[in-house]
Amino acid sequence: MALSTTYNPAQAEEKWYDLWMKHDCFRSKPDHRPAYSLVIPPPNVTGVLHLGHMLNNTIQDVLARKARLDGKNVCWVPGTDHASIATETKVVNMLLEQGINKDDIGREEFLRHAWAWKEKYGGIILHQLKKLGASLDWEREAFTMSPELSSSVTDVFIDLYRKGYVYRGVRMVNWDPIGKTAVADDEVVFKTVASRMCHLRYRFVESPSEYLVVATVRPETIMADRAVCVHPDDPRYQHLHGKMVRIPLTGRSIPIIADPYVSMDFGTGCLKVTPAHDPNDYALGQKFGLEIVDILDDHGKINEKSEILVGEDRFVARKKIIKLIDEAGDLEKIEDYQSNVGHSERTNAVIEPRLSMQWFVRMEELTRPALEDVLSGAVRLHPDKFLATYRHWMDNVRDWCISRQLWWGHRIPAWHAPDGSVWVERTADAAASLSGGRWTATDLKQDEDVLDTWFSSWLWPLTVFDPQITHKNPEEANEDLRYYYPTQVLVTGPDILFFWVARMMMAGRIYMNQIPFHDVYLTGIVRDKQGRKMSKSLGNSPDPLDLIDRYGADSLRMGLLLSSPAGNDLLYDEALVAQGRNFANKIWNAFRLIQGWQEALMASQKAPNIDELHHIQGDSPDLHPAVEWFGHRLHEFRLQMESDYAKFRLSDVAQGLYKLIWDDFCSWYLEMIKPPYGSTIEEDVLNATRLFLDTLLQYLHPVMPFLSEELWHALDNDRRDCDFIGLTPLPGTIEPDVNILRNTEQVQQIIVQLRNFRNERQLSPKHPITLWLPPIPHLRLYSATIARLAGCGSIEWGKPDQEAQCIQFLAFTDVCFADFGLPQDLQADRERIQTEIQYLEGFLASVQKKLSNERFVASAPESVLAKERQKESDALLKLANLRKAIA
RNA sequence: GGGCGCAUAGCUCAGCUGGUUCAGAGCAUCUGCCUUACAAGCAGAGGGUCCGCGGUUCGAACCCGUGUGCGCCCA
Repeated sequence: MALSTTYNPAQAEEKWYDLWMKHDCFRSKPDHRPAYSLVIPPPNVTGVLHLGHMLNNTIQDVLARKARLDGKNVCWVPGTDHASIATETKVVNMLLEQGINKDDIGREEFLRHAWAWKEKYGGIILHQLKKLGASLDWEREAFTMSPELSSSVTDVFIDLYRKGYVYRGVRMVNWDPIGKTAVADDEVVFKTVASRMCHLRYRFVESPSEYLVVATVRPETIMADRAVCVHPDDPRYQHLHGKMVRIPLTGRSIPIIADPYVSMDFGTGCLKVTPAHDPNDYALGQKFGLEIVDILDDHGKINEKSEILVGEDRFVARKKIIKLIDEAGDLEKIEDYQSNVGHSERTNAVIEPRLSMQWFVRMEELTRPALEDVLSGAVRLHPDKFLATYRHWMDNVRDWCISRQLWWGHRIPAWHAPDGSVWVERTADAAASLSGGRWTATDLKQDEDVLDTWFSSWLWPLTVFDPQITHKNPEEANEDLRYYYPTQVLVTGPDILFFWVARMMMAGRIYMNQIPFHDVYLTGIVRDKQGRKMSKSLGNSPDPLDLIDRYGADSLRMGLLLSSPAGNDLLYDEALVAQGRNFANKIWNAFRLIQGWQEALMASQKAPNIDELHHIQGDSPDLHPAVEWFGHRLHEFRLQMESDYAKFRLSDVAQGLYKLIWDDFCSWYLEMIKPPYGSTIEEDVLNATRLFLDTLLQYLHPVMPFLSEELWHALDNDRRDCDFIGLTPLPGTIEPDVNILRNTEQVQQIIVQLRNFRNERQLSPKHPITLWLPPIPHLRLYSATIARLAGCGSIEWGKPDQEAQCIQFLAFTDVCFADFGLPQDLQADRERIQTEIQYLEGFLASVQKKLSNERFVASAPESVLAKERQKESDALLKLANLRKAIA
């Protein structure tokens, strides 16, 4: 068969994903095997697939596929969340383009449009993950606003209300005047904005010719001022405490109060206190019993409570009022100032701190178990450097504002009666009967607000398995939930550690009395080469699907994984993907080589299938010594790989595979067993090699699922389209024999050094060398291999008659001689050895210094001492040999 | 302003329990090769004040203190 010299991923990827789906490879149902479950962090239905998703889902897929190879019953649940504000913004804008205004069509009509939009676009992003090879159980696809999950959200609201965790209260919230909703703290993005610091004169009621100067960037809010605050220790103002001043323009008189909150060196040291429009001012207002006057409406326009500029937008009002104050003679000066202003992540509107009636969840009690579960190690964070941040946040948590003034989302199941009383129930009828007959269903009006999206996604690991769990006891959970919960691992970004991860822990404790996952793997953020976050507006985010088209999904997976240790940001560079592609190609060519041997050997005859070969792996002494070596190398690697997986060091797994396959298998093993020019390979060696490749492909499979599946089948024609590498358990393994590993390492040292000498002398690879080696058994076994790989015409044993003509070098502690048949540059060679001696002498000195130090010998552990003694004797032996060489 | 983290080769990062003269990998660079699997390749090489300073220790890239620079979160 004529195989292309490069691997072509496109065909294989499509073929295998279809077959995997057709044979339900990713489908999971509870059975006798141990469960390994994970839930996808639901991508936002409005989202665009970006490299961050690719990294996050590659990691999950690697973990899922590895668990399948380990014989676990793996269930990876897909789904999306409804993304209240993001989706609503999208739909509003879409309607606006059609000339339709949200408020004109009303709630129900709007929701019809929103659902239509969701049906059309939602979930596209999820299914694009198939191109990546994601082994999700598609039959379980969930959506936070599906009827089942919605119902559980309603349950939880009612339940927590009854238990006293949910309450209604007036709070300062982040108001988005464009989205006309409160947004969560994490949805506010702070940006530095050039603004102007206005110094305003507040004149004393008693003596209007005198005044205080107050510095502010928000002069349009002076109408809502209810005090001026100074620091009690500020000597400039101490005599003024309790005096009254007048607000410019309106002339309203307000008191001067003193509180240490004010910083003396900021501005003029006088702070205007506007309780309705700033969180800190609000706190001061509460403390001093100040009136709260809100002069802005939902749109950010000045309302009638202000006596002036009514109906003006807040930014227009700012410009106008500066002019008015100036005309009134109360503008002291204006300075340019950089201020940090909160913007809505979704609409980019400048956030207005605003008092409003909102629903909250009391957090204090709920955070305690969520913190303890992490501190006790029941839930492990990877990397654990996030523990400190996590603890800090959990210790300083504030109540969770869960209401949003939107339509797209779970509508709050609270019913308002004409007298202002509130009844929390599923339906108007139920609420009416809850009121004990005081109200009928028609009297009651449902709360207009919807719930924060996190208020549904915090139930995700529970309700994707059993949507009913929120109104049952844990022991009544359905079979799925009992089998799959707690899930094994959650893979997500550190930016939502608190907003999502911590809250899932709370919900898990409340409704299953159990943690929701054992491990949390926090990925880094994918950035561009300059370290900037990938963003649509910068246009620096490559299209992942385009990358897959050009390089293959396996290459993208390998590339991303190679350079992304847990929790570290990944500086994306297309060269990474190219590296993955080159690696895929390398494996492909290794396969071609083996395949070629196969064909040369058994042109007429069929190769034995892999299962029949398992007896070979082992210690058949007649085989090439490299066969024994590579078998142990695989055992050695396996130990390391398992340990890396256990510690979630996936980047190390990927790098380890890269080196094992490229360096050890291709560069060393295959070259060692390569039959001499013109001859065919020994059958048993070939079969052992096929078996090795078979195992390598399995090790590789979690990272490069398509290529490994393709070659696993190509390697053995008896495999059918319904046999799958990913569902075949990994072979057993044993402790590697370190002597065998060391012996081959010595052989490699000899070969490398000879190549080196050759390179330094610019000799062609064909230039013959005569080599004298110490007559050690394993070197004898390897002699033909050494001769071929180092390009030696002949190998002799022991010492040459004419040492002076030879280069001498050490392999471990043994002396070897090489005759290049050239006039020796004796001086250079002596210098080389001299340098080596100097190094060894220094090395020996440091070792001996330690060993002669009584305190070291007394306090170092025995294993360290033994190592040091070994180092000493090795160094002594090497030195003796080298000194002889130049004697 | 408060909290957390980071600083190792030109770049991106490993370095796990302090223990080899420990300083490592990949990429990039340079040298030589179209060697009959692979030029998306092969064989080699160079490259470092482990951010500065002080301390603990028999021993420090690693622990402690401190300074500097950078990042993230919160206010």
